[in-house]
Amino acid sequence: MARHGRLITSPRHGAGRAPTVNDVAEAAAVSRQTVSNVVNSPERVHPQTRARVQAAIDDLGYRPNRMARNLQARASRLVGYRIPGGSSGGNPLLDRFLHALTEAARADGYHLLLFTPDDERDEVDAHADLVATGTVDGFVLSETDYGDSRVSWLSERGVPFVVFGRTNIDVPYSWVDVDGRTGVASAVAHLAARGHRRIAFIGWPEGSATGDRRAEGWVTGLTDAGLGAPDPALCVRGEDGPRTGAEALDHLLRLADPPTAVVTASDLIAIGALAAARTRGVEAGAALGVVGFDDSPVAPHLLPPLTSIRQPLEQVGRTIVGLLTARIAGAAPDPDGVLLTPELVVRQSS
Amino acid sequence: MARHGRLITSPRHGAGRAPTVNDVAEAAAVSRQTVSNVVNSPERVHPQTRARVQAAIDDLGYRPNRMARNLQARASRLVGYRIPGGSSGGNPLLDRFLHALTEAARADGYHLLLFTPDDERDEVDAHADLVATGTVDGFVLSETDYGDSRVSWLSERGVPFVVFGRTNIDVPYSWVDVDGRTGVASAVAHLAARGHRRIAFIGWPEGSATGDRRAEGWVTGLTDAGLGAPDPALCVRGEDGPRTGAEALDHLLRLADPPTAVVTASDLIAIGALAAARTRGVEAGAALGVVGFDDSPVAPHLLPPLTSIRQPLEQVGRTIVGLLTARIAGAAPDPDGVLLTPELVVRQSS
DNA sequence: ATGAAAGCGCTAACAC
DNA sequence: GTGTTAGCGCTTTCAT
Repeated sequence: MARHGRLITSPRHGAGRAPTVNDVAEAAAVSRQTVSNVVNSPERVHPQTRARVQAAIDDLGYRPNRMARNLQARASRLVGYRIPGGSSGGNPLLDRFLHALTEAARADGYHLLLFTPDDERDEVDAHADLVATGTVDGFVLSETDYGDSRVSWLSERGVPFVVFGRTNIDVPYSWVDVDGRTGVASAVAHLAARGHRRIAFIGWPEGSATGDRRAEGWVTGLTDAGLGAPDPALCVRGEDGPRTGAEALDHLLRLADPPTAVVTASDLIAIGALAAARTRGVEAGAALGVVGFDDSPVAPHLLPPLTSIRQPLEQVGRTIVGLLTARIAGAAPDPDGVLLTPELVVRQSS
Repeated sequence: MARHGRLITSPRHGAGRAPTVNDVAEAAAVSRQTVSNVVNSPERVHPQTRARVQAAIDDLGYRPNRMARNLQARASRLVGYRIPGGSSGGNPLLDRFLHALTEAARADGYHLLLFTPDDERDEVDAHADLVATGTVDGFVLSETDYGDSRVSWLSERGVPFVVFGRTNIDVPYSWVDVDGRTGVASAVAHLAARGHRRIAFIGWPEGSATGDRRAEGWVTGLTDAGLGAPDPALCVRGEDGPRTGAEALDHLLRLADPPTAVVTASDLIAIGALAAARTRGVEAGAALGVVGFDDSPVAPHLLPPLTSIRQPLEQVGRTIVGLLTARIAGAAPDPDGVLLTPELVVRQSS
């Protein structure tokens, strides 16, 4: 606490002005280079001198100015992240991912810089600007679409970046993704092990890379469990949201040979399915197995608590930052793709 | 597009090295100060010279280096924001708020820098570090609690900051908040106008500033609508989440004189209430009015679509950034509190 | 209207 | 080991 008092203003050293190398050098009666050495390569400095300088540093509350350091290092130690959102409806995964990314970046001495493209300028320009002005050292991208212009542009310019998620783009680049196919397949396996034989899937409309892979997981899972060819009638699709879950489950339960369990492409869909099941007097968990995707914060609080597929976001963050810093450092290994495995969190709904 | 090609590397001017003032000066046969003037105070430069310099700028794709500029200006044009999350469960409002804040900051030439305190060092140290190293010019705080140490520390040091939300702290500071009391009161008024006379409230446990104010709004609203003194039996509380909503509604509907409408402290609670209503065969909207809080992205997709109280986050963001930049600029007016009014978005659930 | 000098705070490179 | 010199890229003075 006492230390804090001197960080910004000190009655002794002039209000408002943060101490610089020069102040420390003067106080310790050494050159400023020696101060710099004490901070950056202490082993090069004589222990006695070092102690004297360190005392001055502590006394003045000196902290090296980041901008001056960065200017000389020609690096900002900042990573740009274009925050999605606005009209897009808000990805429920966002805050967990952002948190994990921020944490991972800090461990490597980086910070995240958030930005949004304004309406007039396009996405690419926003990124270009940040690079040209030296504001960031690289980017983390998410929600890329087929043939994403950011990916090709950054790739051509040799700007370091790593993508969260895979998309078919005919340019090599580094990405980290979570294997949704395996995740759904393991949910199916789990339900099969619980004795379910007719297992349905409620997913998103065809055409999204992420959604299609999750649907594939359903097929894979059924086949692997020896439940034979998947019944197309048990695969229902709709826009993400509880309404799709509710309508789809209503539809499924009205079938001549209804499913006894359902895997969904998102917790939001599962919430709707849970609600529809209650309406029809079907008890989720006992009579009907339900599995969600993403293990959102509400999952444990639903009735019954929802079994869900959890993305290892902390690991995603660390991996992304690791790949990115390697590229920033110039060690540009071949573009790398890393596929991480999600984890099934079993609760009472299955 | 052609322009982009030169921003980073240009075959003509040496790969990898971004053009500097000196490069432009040389190309335009002027001194570098003139280049600087063309960029920052064009009116001071002779039109003819200006045109020549501008041509060189365009040709080389010159963009002033942000760090050099910041070093000299002794400002980073960065605002620190400690991203909540991790174990806290994830605030569903977060991504919308962050987006609004990012957008507002950009409009004023600022960027957001995200950080999280690590486990060893405390919150205050994380902020102190960012300030002492000149990494940020100020902070936006959210989720402050009673007697928040960050608030008092920053306030004492004269570090510019603005808080989203109010908390009782015996230190003057600037904040922006949304009037939850008025929001809930207007929801009650809306339900009363629809003919409801017994209106319940499902909120959070007593003790949170935000939650208590929303509960007060229920009282205010009932009184203002001339519905007499609120019935304590109609105010139920529990941790945020669908489960609380479901259990509370079950309880309320079992009362001898059950409510015909309910206002909740969050959309999450409302989701639970909606589900419980369906289970009991009560049709939300017609037989039971339900109003949520926050107008989260799922609200329009629930069954029935949920009436909810919407926080004007864009305005919150702009106001916060406005106050913050004023403080950063040194124009430190008396600490200012701004209370914004939320808006009731009426859908079929009421 | 333009240029020359100086310096923001720091560190790499080389001297001593 | 330590100090000196130089320079990162930019923007202020202040001359001219």
